[in-house]
Amino acid sequence: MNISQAAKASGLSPKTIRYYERIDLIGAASRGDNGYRRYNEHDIDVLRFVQRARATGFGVEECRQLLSLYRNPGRHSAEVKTLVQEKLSRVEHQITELLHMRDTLQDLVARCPGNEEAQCSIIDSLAEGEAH
Amino acid sequence: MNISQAAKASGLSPKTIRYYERIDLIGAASRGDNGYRRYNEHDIDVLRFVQRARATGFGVEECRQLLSLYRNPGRHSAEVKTLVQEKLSRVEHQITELLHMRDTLQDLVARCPGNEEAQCSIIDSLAEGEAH
DNA sequence: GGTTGACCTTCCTGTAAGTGTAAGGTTTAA
DNA sequence: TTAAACCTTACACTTACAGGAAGGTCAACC
Repeated sequence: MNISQAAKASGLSPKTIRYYERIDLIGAASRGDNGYRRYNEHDIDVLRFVQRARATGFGVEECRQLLSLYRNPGRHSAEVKTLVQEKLSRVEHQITELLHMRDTLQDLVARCPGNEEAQCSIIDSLAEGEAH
Repeated sequence: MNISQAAKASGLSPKTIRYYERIDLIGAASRGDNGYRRYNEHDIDVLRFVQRARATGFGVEECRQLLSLYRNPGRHSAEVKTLVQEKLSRVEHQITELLHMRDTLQDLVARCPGNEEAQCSIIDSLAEGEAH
């Protein structure tokens, strides 16, 4: 299996796979006589694992830890759970911030006439800090 | 007023102010005989405008547009409103994605025993894609 | 045999929005 | 005079890749 086949099978792009190899997130693929990377079913499993973890929101360094646990038969599920709970906290914090931003933006939109006049409460708010 | 005073007055860091000058988001500050940047009240107004816009979630390029409207007495408030509405849409989209991520993470956490055993439904989900 | 197009390789650059650090000049106060 | 606290520029680093250049390889078709 060449890299573009592996890409299709895993949902990653060839560029991304090479990148993951370069930063040692995944092991170096074996090579054919022509120097092309070759992937087997196990390689695809690893690529898919990473693809799913990334899609779930984990960063590359978090994927590194998850992969390490994935490969370690002596892991404790508690370690994995902690990792995911921490990620969950960060996501919840981010949601809170974005909800606050949304409220502010909605407020700005509601108060702006949206016509041909120059007078604009959005500009006024940003200029004078009366928004909150 | 030197740069660190301007920083305190605007809520930005000196580094950030120099950065904004370098990318031409704000005009180049005037300089004293010693080469130090000098800021007056109007400069502070502009810095504060940018600080508030960034804090409200606008990107630097969006700030550039907002500043341009801020400086233009012939603006139409409709242009400003459109800009903010587009930003609002992007924020709402981002919230939706994060809420989805949160659900997935919550699901993973709920199903993992979190004990000393190696068996872990989180790892299983990422490995086999049964999460959704 | 030649050629075209689709692969593959490595390497370099760029992204967003700054932060950190180095190396050096200036000002202020003790 | 000397130390602390400023200021200056410039370069490197961050995330997670994507784009593109320059060149090698492979499969099919005429």
